[in-house]
Amino acid sequence: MAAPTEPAVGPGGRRRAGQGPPPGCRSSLSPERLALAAIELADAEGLAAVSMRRLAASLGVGTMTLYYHVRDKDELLDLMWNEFLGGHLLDDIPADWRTALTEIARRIRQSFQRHPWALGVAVRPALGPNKLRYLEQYLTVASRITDDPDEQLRIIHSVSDLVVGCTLRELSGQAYRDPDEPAGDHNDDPAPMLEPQPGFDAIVAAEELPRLQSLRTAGCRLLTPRFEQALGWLLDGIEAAHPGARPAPPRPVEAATPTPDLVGTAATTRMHPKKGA
Amino acid sequence: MAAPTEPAVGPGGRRRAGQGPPPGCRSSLSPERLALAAIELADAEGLAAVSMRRLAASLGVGTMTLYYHVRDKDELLDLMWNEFLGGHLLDDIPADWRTALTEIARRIRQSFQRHPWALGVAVRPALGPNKLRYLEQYLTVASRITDDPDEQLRIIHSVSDLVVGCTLRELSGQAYRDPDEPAGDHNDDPAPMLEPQPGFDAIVAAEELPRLQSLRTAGCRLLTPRFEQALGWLLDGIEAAHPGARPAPPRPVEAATPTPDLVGTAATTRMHPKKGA
DNA sequence: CTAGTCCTCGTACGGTGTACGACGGCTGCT
DNA sequence: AGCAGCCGTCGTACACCGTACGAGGACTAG
Repeated sequence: MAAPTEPAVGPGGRRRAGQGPPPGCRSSLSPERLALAAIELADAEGLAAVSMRRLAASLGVGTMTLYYHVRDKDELLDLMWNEFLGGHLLDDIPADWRTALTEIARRIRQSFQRHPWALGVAVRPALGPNKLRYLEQYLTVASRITDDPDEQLRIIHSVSDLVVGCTLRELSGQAYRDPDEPAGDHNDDPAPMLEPQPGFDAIVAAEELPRLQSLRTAGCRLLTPRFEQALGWLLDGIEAAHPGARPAPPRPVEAATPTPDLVGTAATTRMHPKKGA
Repeated sequence: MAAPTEPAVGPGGRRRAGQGPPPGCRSSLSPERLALAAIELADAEGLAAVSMRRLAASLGVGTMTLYYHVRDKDELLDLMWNEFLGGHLLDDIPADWRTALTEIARRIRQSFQRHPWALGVAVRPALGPNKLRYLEQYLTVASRITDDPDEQLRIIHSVSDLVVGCTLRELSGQAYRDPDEPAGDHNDDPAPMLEPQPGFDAIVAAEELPRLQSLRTAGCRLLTPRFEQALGWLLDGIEAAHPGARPAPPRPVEAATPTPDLVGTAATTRMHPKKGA
């Protein structure tokens, strides 16, 4: 509980392992350590539990000590987001672009399901190192579909958007889950019931919403996810728009090698300027 | 500023206009009025500004008065979300399902852009009256594609998910906007630059991320939205999966009529029980 | 006139993010 | 050796948050 154990989200954002604080650094609080401790907290008790006081306590330091290593709580969230993204980079990218995109999408979705707090941080626009590595990976796949870089970005974003939107809905719906359902571990289909709200029938009846009514009598469940199917449709559309992109990659560019480290370079060993500076 | 003016999001959630407090009700604080005032606050100063104290002050009542009409702050957010959803219901649904779905999607997206706070509330799973009306509208369109209700839901959700994900990314990226850009009012394409973060080049260079590098030298902008294109791909995929669903609706069912009101029925004229009850 | 219900709201408690400044220990210069 | 100055830590204080509790006014029904 007190001592933050190792990975929690992945192998520490793709850095070379076993790497204490930088040689010249006198502090033991690396940005990474902060992020991992915060993630541990969020995993255990939700994003709301990640307060500066709680985090400091879990690290065994004074609250204000954190502010030496981090400008804001926002910056802390950025660190968490970066660490989260590092958790689902692919080790090697499948040759076929369709399976590659599917694989990437599945990984994000799984990560979100394992760390639901991440959706509350996903709004964060920060382009951290892992976000860049992540984009690079996406781009590697997209370049097998088209040579137009703008089109590559459109493809990437459309897939990523669908995943985020879908996962967001799934997780938000998870609140009212049918307790009878087996709810299989982490695969597809966390299917909540149709009537979570009291007064549902009254409203549906009085408003004459025939479609909903028949859905209800048919015993249908709202919020069936079927993530895979939606992704399939989208990929179908993309494929149709880019005929002749099916087989092997036209020009092989090796994936980004996880070369040593530059992860925290911009953020280490310097006093944190106030926001205006 | 103090007195919350009229619509702010739409014609008050589809209710008959000019309708003071219910006859037997002694209070002037309807759920609707609360929601509208909160929305006004959020529009003006962001979701963070919507605190119980601020809201109460803007309504000219004591803070704790709100808790008679609302159990939680969460319930207040539910009311805001419901009101928000009421703002983009279609008045009449185009006959062609593709243009209908496109129209619905565009409306949500516009609403989100006009009320960015709504994305912070979109996680809310509550099935309020307007959410139901909204689903009904969606279902009306989807029933022209397939008769399988489960498939209808899958279609609806995939479209909705894409819109939410896309808008979420767009708005979060809006933070670092290129100030040179004309930024045309509210149409497509709020295109932020590629380098919002300092240290970008250093990371890209040191990590050998060739795709990103070339994207950068090509002057490409990350985060180009192209919402329409992504939606088009998805609809293409859906269309391909359901051949022969193109022309007119097979069996005409009139859209849900905005019959009188039942909006706040379940929530009016009763003390608010504590959460457990 | 009285009992009861509806509605309002002042006070207080425990939480939050963080500005400010004090303080000890280490480094490097003279 | 002495001393200046930075690095890293952190106690205190402030404004703000959501909301539990209960007092009390206004109105209605009997």
